Amino acid sequence: MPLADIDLAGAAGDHRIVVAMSGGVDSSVTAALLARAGFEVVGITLQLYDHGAASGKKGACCAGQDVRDAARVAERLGIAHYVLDYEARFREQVIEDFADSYRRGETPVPCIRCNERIKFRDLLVTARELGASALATGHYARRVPGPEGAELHRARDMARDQSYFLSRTTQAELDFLRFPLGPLAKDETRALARDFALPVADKPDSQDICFVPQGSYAALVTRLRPESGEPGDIVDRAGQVLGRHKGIAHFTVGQRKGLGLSAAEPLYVLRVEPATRRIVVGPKSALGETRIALTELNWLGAPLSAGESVPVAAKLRSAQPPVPATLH
RNA sequence: GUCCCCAUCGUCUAGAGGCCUAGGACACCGCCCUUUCACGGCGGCGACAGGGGUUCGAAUCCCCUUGGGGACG
Repeated sequence: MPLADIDLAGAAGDHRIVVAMSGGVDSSVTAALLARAGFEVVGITLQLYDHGAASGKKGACCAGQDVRDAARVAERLGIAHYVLDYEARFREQVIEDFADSYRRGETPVPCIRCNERIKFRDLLVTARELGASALATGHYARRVPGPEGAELHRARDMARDQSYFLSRTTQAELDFLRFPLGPLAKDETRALARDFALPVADKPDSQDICFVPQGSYAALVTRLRPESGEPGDIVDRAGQVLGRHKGIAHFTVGQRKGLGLSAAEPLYVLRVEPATRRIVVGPKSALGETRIALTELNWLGAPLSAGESVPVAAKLRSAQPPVPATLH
């Protein structure tokens, strides 16, 4: 790995870099690459939820076995490793927000919140306090030095791009962050993990919501916000009742499965109405949207002038390909 | 309470004697995909109301018993 990609002046040995180690393959390889490049690497693993219930979950991150895996990798690499208990703030900043969002009839993205409010806030501060020059993570995204400061780019491997989950990252945070995996494809990361003889080389990728043990996120939401688990009507666009549902927490716009409704063609969720607890459904043709109002805009590009319209690529879902759009 | 009509997978249905070991759609289940939730792809489960006949042969014809619609009562 060329030193230039890390964008730090001077010799590698002059810099301490904190790596957020989840115990998975990606962050482990991240630490290994930086260590091999000569940086003083300090691995930090965040204990985010554990409780034992989730500790046995396959492919989860940030609890139980994963913490131990991170420690083993650090040992293998001969780097310092610390485990920080972030359970309380993770619960307050991510899990509670997650539940509130569903209560409002929205669909939260906890991974974005976790990056925004935990990794790139608290952990980043900790990294600075440790005298680090940068905080590195195993995200598949690229940080490219630019005239206005660091720029956030999609990963080289478009199918693997995770920039979506970094959409709340601020300029100041980005300046301090590094994503060594940005130029790599997943299989290349796997190969590197084997080359480094990392004990997690063949560990399954993490997926699903990390803090939900059995994949039944709705059960968690319902426990935290009982009103989101109240039954309600499933109606068509004309308001005709087609069926019943067991809580708005189970639905998101565009969802097809789980309605239990039999019709001439598949029905999709068009809207979730928390006030009336109604789920409005319709055919796929009724799902198209051409205008979407944005909130919490985090603009990292060149400064916008008032009234300016700019062409952008938009993604509403992390795994869906970007589509051309215009930002007004 | 005379007479007529109807009765297939969870749902809506295809089927008018052998092409039906009963087809499709939607639902449901599983797998794959995926650091959100979803979408999507692939696959699977699943029915001739019951009982008698007639035919070489019946989901398809006949009879009866059950369960749903019709201005002589």
